[in-house]
Amino acid sequence: MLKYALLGFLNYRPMTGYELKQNMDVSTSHFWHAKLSQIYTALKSMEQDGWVTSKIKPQENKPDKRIYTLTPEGKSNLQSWLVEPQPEQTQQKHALLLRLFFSAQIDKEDVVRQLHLQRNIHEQQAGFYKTKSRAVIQEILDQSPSLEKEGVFWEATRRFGELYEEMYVKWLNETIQNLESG
Amino acid sequence: MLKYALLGFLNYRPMTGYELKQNMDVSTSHFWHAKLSQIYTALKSMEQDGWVTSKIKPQENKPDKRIYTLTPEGKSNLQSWLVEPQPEQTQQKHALLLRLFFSAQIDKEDVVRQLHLQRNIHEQQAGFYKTKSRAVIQEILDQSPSLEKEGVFWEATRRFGELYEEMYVKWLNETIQNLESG
DNA sequence: ATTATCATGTAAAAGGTTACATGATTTG
DNA sequence: CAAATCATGTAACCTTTTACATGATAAT
Repeated sequence: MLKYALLGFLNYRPMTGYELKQNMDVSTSHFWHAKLSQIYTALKSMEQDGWVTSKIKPQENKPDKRIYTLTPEGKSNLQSWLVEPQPEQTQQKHALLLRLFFSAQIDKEDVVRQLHLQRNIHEQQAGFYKTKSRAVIQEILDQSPSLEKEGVFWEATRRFGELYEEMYVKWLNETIQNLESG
Repeated sequence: MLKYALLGFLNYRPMTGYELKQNMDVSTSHFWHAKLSQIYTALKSMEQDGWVTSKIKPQENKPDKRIYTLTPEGKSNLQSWLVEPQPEQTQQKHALLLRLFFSAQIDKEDVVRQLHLQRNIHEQQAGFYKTKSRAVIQEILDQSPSLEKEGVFWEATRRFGELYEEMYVKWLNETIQNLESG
């Protein structure tokens, strides 16, 4: 799936692996992320598959840049991936729920303390989506009105993050209360 | 992390890999799952690490069973994992959000159609948590009152699933409307 | 002075999926 | 009569993380 993410970004403009990483970090990281090492190897394999081509741009006092460009084949692969209905099962792994599931075996106080910590984290995260994340999208749209169409979808993914974190905090409050009253 | 999940189950009673898989499927699968092949290899490596021991119980007309038992070391490993505050970052990957992020490039109708399909799936899933999943936990607790303590935590993980799916449906409705009105 | 940024990559290991192999019994 | 269940495991493969390696420049 990472390969399709990279295609998606390269469809806007040619980029280096390093730039792709930066783009992911500020836009898709809360639902899709990757390390640089993985991106570099993915790009290499995509080039072998004929999805992208690369050109080297020499630089001084820095390593040369390798700039990747979508091929027509890459573009059509991206299109099919976007259009075809997918099984859409990225089966979730949730470490906190796993630990909680077995937490009857430890002190209630330890559990409650950890849930309080989690609440701080997710309250902050909810705040991030509501303010900072929102503002970043707005800024880009103000600067590039041609991306208006994109904005609707970016906003939808941001909104998912907001609702998710709000739900998470609500659940933590419920769970803390159930434990404290029980 | 899978290894800790297996320790968690084995802490209740010795089990085979096959039984561990069955237990996961009916209890943790919505937040932690694994294939049989992965479970078998994990158990093997856990035995080498001294976290479990295994004994073979011969059977007729079926392959012999290999029953795994927690060692004191395994038990103490489980305890530390449960008690120690963890970084708790199972970084999420969410295929639908990834595709949506790049969906300005395809027909709006295609996107909306896919979101409608997703709504059906997640409405059903929400229903599952509210009725079936709930009933299963209740049944177990009715049969084994000694698991009352456990029940609180099982219920908490079930409730997360319920809230998550409700939030998901809400978000899908919002998103569909935004696309249709735009 | 140290840390962050820019920029590339390789190698080893861990985590996870898919496919292969076997074979009796039970259920639909 | 076909499919599911019980029950084990191995091998190949793919995905992802961690660690290694390099080196200049800019910021704190």
